[in-house]
Amino acid sequence: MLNAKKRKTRKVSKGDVLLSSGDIAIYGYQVLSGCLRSYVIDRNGKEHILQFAPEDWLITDLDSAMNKKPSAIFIDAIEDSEVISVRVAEFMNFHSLDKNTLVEMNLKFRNSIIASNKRVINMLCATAEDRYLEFLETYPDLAQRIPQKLIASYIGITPEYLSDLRRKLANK
Amino acid sequence: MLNAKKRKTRKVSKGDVLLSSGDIAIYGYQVLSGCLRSYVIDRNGKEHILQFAPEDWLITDLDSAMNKKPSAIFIDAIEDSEVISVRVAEFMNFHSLDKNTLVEMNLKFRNSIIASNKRVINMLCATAEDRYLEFLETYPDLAQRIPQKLIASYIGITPEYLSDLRRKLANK
DNA sequence: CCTTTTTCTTAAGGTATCTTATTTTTTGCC
DNA sequence: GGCAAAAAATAAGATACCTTAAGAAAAAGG
Repeated sequence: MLNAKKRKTRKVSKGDVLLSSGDIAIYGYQVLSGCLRSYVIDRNGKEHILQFAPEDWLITDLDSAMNKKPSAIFIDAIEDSEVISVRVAEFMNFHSLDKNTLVEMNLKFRNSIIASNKRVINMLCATAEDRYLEFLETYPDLAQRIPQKLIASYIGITPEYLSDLRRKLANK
Repeated sequence: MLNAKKRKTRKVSKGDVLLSSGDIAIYGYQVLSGCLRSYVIDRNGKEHILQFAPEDWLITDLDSAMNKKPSAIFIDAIEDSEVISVRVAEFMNFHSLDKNTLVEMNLKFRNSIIASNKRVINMLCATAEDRYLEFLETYPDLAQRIPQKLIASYIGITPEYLSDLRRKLANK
């Protein structure tokens, strides 16, 4: 997806913040190793994880980057990671791009829409237990690597309740 | 967004079903007048509205259309409507498209992603009351036109609970 | 290896939201 | 304009999930 001129690789340590709420997003990040996440903090101070980005995933705040408005989200590293930084605005200057790149971007966008729509369906239809089981299927790898409280945040429940659910599942 | 060869206008009556769960989506619909909706039915038989498509909106199941797999959603008309049908697969044959069309598609996709992400954030962070108030702001028009039970389905609560919320809000 | 910090578990009580059922109001239709 | 059908309101009891708090286990760091 990336052409050479706009690439820059960068090592980040666990805990490093790559985008803060209030900033305007300039870069997107493609993850080579490790794992990033994006999250929002609600008015009660609670974090809600929007996306995990392990190897090969791309993460950014499109809305902020494209519309030059302060981001509502944070992006940070939950493991030591290596990423490629992409200047989103330049990259989105469609008229400077060749057709192949546009086709590729369309594919990426399309897949993002499909993924995001699935998440909406999942949140509307599934119970917390369903969402946990689905998380395990979707990211069998991540479940071993990251703390449970991050999983809880992603599926939209408290860590305490996830702990309850896990016990109930184990007793089946 | 549409070029002449792939256009077909069509009148649909309130209640007409344009896509059923289990079918493979062939068409997308651009709404000229009236209003369509997409929804899923969960395992308990309850409907959850994913999207309203009043005038100028586009609605389809990208996942089904692109990956040729049975759709999980329904699309029907909640008002008498006039729509343009678009053959999604042909339209998505990127290599037959000119650059301008690709650029336009990228924009549309981008906006869809932004909208879908906002919905996820909204569902993770906001209470039912917040979501109702936000619906009123986002679709001041629709709130007058459609039954409350459809609004309840969209914001992810029961009609009874929406009724409660409205009373509480009125008593403030 | 030991200490500190973080994460996980457990439990009790609370709240938001659901379910079911009944009644009232609104809408659609001949 | 009146009847049937759909939608909305109301209410009581149930449940999923949250809050708080405390202790146990695991991880991190020097």
